[in-house]
Amino acid sequence: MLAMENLQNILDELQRGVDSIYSLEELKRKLESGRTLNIKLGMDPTAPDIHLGHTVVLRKMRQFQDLGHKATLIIGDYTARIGDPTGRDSTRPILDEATIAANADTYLQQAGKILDTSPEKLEVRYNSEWLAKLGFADVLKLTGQVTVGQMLHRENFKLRMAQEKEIVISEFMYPLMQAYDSVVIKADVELGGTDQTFNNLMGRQLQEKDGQEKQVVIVMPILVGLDGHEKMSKSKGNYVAVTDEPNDMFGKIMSIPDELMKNYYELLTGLPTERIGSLLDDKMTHPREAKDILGRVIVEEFYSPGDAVAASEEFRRRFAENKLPADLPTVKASSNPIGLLALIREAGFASSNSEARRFVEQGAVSLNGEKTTDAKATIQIADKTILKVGKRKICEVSG
RNA sequence: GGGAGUAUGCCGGAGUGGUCAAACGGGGCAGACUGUAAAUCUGCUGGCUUAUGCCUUCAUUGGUUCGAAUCCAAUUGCUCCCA
Repeated sequence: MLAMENLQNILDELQRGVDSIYSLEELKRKLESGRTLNIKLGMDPTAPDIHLGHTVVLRKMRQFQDLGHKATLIIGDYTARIGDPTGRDSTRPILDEATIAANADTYLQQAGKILDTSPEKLEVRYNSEWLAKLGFADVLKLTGQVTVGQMLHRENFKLRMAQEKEIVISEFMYPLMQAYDSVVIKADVELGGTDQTFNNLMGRQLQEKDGQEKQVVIVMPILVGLDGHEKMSKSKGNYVAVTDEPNDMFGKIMSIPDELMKNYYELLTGLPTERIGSLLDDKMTHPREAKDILGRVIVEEFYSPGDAVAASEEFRRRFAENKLPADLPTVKASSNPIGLLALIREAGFASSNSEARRFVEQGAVSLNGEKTTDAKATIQIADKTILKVGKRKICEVSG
């Protein structure tokens, strides 16, 4: 039995950054029991590349692991056959086994940067294992446990009903399947983003009907992307991948709007709340400094303290002191002399002559630090010629 | 099963025979200002050896016309109405 005080601390930590918990009381009881809890997290096998947005939930999972609980990662290979009604209305292709396995592999590898992957702390299961076995009668039984009214209560369905948009009946199965996963693995806690709230709560219901103790649902907020408006996602390009190189990772963090820092500090770092408070108070910390620290903390988590410091210094060198990057890529021109536009294209900085011309005409191009606005220029390449297009595209060209 | 409507560039959305590479907005990119922040201002945002030139593009295919994103037909997708 945990000491009361200790339990309170644990609960406080577990609630950090959380959007909502169903319910705190139940979580408390489960923790008090002293059992090793089974913490469930579903993974969509179509999206193997993970970014900081995914790590919000993963970090919460890690907290549970560190408290001695077991993570169960469900690979939704069977669920993937139905489009998640949460997402866009595009139908997804049914993936073959090999692809799913490969995606799951990639996912695990990347999630492993956050999660404790030791076998006693992490179990991975594919939900086809039990879903594929269900007969029609089983499915009927399942559907008999939920009313249409309940289903339509789901925000996404409600909205589409109101807009008279199409809802395919199989979409109703998605929450049920996911909920059934919880029944099978007897989840104690299920983690997910706000967009999964309905599905996860459905798990509670089915477990209850099954005579099990209901899982606690912990909902994490959706991380806002680098642009400061939309949720972080690969398709919107406003993301930081966990596989990004330290310099990129750091640079991307430096480009976020200031208002986003609070959010990122709370959801992506383990810094104590008081420390975050002082970092975000611009009388105590200059916003640029606060962002620099944020960038370092994040890079450090995926790489090392040394990498974090190096990335920060490199950033300062490049953009504050306006010096050349440490590792300057070299491009060999196909001829010498060469037309400026062709050179820009060969360096990979523009995909067409027109685009290259635009850059030149807009004053984005410089050679050895000298701005060039003549699109017709022909360049005689000398040793160590530095071509720069815009703020970030830079390389050394050789003849 | 029957009927109606709709399909435009990254997205939204004008355009209903030539003046359309296609208004406008969003997004994106570039420049100025900065802290690679925000806000603001400016420019760009199909391609081509930049050309009052040519090519490709307004779901697909075919047709009418000197000429089509615009008209017609078929096909496909989407939406709605009736059954």
